[in-house]
Amino acid sequence: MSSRRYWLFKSEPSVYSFQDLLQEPDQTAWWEGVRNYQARNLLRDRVQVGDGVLFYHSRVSPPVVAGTAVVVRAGYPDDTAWDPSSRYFDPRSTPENPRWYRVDIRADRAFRTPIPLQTLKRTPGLEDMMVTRKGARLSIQPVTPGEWCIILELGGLA
DNA sequence: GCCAACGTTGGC
DNA sequence: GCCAACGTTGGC
Repeated sequence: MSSRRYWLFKSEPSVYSFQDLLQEPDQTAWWEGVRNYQARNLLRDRVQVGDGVLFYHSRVSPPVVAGTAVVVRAGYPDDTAWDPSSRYFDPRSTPENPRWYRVDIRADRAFRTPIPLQTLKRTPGLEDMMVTRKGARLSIQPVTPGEWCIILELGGLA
């Protein structure tokens, strides 16, 4: 039995928010459109069913962790890449040789109060989180079990 | 909206 | 394979 891993997924709420996820059938959605190789490798190789996800809202003021989700399907090819009408279309990816991957997630719990980035930055134990560092653009980030616990506690979900 | 930081592209 | 130019991200 492999141990559960934890992740932080970034999304711009104007594109897709935690509220949007809550309103999906089964509160489940494809995490599509990742077009960065480092993030792709994590989705394809590391993210597993049952893993915990922190749903992070970027490019808003303030940026926040809005809630948690759980991975319900591990990495599989992101077919929006070969759909010319998709905003995520990439002709270099084909069904025979897929370049991009996605996973499926289901909403778990919303934080009573979303946790602002500033709070993460000043909370002991979260100093090493990628998201608290300037210029960290990776949209799928690993989170340690310790960080996960601290953040759930901050969100009143511990 | 600004702009620094970053990832990707492509000429050489 | 280097690296300048370019496009994008994302906090502020």
